[in-house]
Amino acid sequence: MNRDAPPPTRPTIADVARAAGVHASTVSRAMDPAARHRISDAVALRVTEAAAALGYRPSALAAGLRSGRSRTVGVLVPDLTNPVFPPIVEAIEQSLAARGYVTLLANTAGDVERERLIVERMAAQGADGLILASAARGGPAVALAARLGLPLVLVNRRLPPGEDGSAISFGSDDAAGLRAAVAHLVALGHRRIAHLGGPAGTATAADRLQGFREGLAAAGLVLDAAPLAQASAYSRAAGRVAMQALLATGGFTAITTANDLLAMGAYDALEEAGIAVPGGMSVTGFNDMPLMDRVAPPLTTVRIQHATMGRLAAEALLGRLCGTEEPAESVRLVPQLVVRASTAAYASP
Amino acid sequence: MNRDAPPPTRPTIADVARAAGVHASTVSRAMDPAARHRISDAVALRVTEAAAALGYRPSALAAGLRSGRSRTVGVLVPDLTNPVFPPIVEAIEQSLAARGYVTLLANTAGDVERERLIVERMAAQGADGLILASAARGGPAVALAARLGLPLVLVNRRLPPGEDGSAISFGSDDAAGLRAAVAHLVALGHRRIAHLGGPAGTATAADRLQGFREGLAAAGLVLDAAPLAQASAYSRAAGRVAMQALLATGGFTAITTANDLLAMGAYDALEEAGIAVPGGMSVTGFNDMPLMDRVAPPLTTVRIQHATMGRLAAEALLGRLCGTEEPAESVRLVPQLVVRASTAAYASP
DNA sequence: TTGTACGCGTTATCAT
DNA sequence: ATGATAACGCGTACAA
Repeated sequence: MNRDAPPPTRPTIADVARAAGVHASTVSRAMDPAARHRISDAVALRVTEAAAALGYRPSALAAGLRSGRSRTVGVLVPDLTNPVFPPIVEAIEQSLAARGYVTLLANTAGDVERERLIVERMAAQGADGLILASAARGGPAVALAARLGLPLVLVNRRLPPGEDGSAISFGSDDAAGLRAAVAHLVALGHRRIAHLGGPAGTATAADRLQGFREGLAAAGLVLDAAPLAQASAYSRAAGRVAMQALLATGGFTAITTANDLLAMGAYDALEEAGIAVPGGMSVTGFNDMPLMDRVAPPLTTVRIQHATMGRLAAEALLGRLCGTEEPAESVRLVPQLVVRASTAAYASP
Repeated sequence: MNRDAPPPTRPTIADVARAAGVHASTVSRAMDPAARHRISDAVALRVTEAAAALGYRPSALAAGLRSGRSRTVGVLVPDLTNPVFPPIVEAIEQSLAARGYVTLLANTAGDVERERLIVERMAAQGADGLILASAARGGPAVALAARLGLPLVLVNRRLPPGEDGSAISFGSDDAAGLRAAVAHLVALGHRRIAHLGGPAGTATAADRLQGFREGLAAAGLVLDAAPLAQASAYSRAAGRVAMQALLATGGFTAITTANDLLAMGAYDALEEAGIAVPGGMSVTGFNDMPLMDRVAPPLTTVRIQHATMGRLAAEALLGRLCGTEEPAESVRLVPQLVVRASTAAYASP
């Protein structure tokens, strides 16, 4: 009741056309940077001013319906509260927004059914493409997107060898990261090294375990002797449980984990067991999440380039959508070992 | 080249109508749960089967264009890498998805111009409503959304007294949280307490400072003597800088901070200054982010209900969009002090 | 209970 | 360089 009733209806292209004394098509051309060359500067100016005066904003819905491109990209994440993903999503959103695209976000919660539903909903929304940060291998998203004709890009997740080869991926060389972690522990004198792996069905877990094995082999250590555990999820709670199981058998002086959250869970279990880090056990993580330098003890971990991954994925997808650029290739960024205080030289008992 | 060319064009409502031998409007009715009562069960079944056989998914674009509701909600966040926001956003997305809504995510990066652009873009996208987690007060979003007729809900941010009173907000009782922190420090024997505040122009910073003052007053302490600093952002780096400034003058044995990230920055500065926590300085945070129990020393902080806030905000907005439910009221959840090891009894020098 | 007709706001195409 | 026209896919009065 401030003034009279404000018009709740947004001005349309027809209103602008009327105000500028031109046809709607001309307005459309004047608003499209790619087509503004096709009309006279005088008319373009008149239209632009009329549009500004009316506060005209083209309806993306209508434009999308007509053009078939909604300038919208869906981003699928398994769990936004896992600190790995926010920097990735933020970089994606930024890159997308810079080119006028809107980001559709959805949590799959690692649920296959939800994943299917989300992909379908995004397709129904007219999303032009998908970025999949969902780690779950074997999820229906890749195949479904292909079937729906939705361009798809993977981030923080390797291209599954068996599945559709047209999916580009942007991730880290996970195996290299774990080889570096193992080499570091070996250099410190550790010989009996365990691995706390990620959940089954994730490419990252497989690759990191593979890197662990390669690292042991490179050091001439016995693979069969290495204690292994597999966490049920990339979470602190799951890491604690897996570490407890590992400790029950024992026989190792250092452990590599597939993920910083798992490492935090390992800290929990070690604390409960009265084992000091790194005095009684050296621990390494993966990802270098924020605050890993402030936990007790500061975690030796493998730093990956979250933001770069996100940016590259977004740009690759945009390139594919515009079709102007040559198709991008998958990239595996090189991670970097960050040595802190959770690892120490092996002290013989 | 697996088989022959798969039809890249999705089936439309007309295809389903043809396949089921009915008119398109009948299909529309059959797909709409609210209108299915108006057609015979036999026809509804035939239509449903035809739709399933063709893999028909209604175009949300076309439906939105026609109906004016896109089943889309925009979520604005200042900085997704601030650990406060992921749980909020996740809860929002979940609540929205449960009711068939899609989440549009955007980072404002605390930039007023970006904020304006994003709101306009979401309006252009046909978003049915907005959820603003952006902390910046005085940003154009609230007014702009009102002008565009976009329902808006605030989360983790109090209703600004001066601005449009129609905006509902879901946050914490920030002042109460800080009062509790101060009371805790006073009970430990501290008398000279400082406050490391949040950035200017955020409601949370103002409310928490206010709570700090109320806490001092309640304890009968002198307000004027309390050292105050204002961080330039809710970030660890900004917290470190502000703490350095505070330490330069000194004269306090405990400090409350407006945010856990700021507390982490304070840790950094204290470490550099060679001051032990809590031996030489007691520190409290705000938010109880993940891992605050694992940093060194574990942080005494104020826990807020991120997920509940997000869920309530989403449900309030949905209620307003559907119009069926009575308009929700703003809620201020009660935070809870979590005492850990960053605070200790005052030890006279 | 079902069909008809129309319009949502835009852009592509053709014509001028 | 600009105007006219049709169509994108759907929902909804209204008629039957």
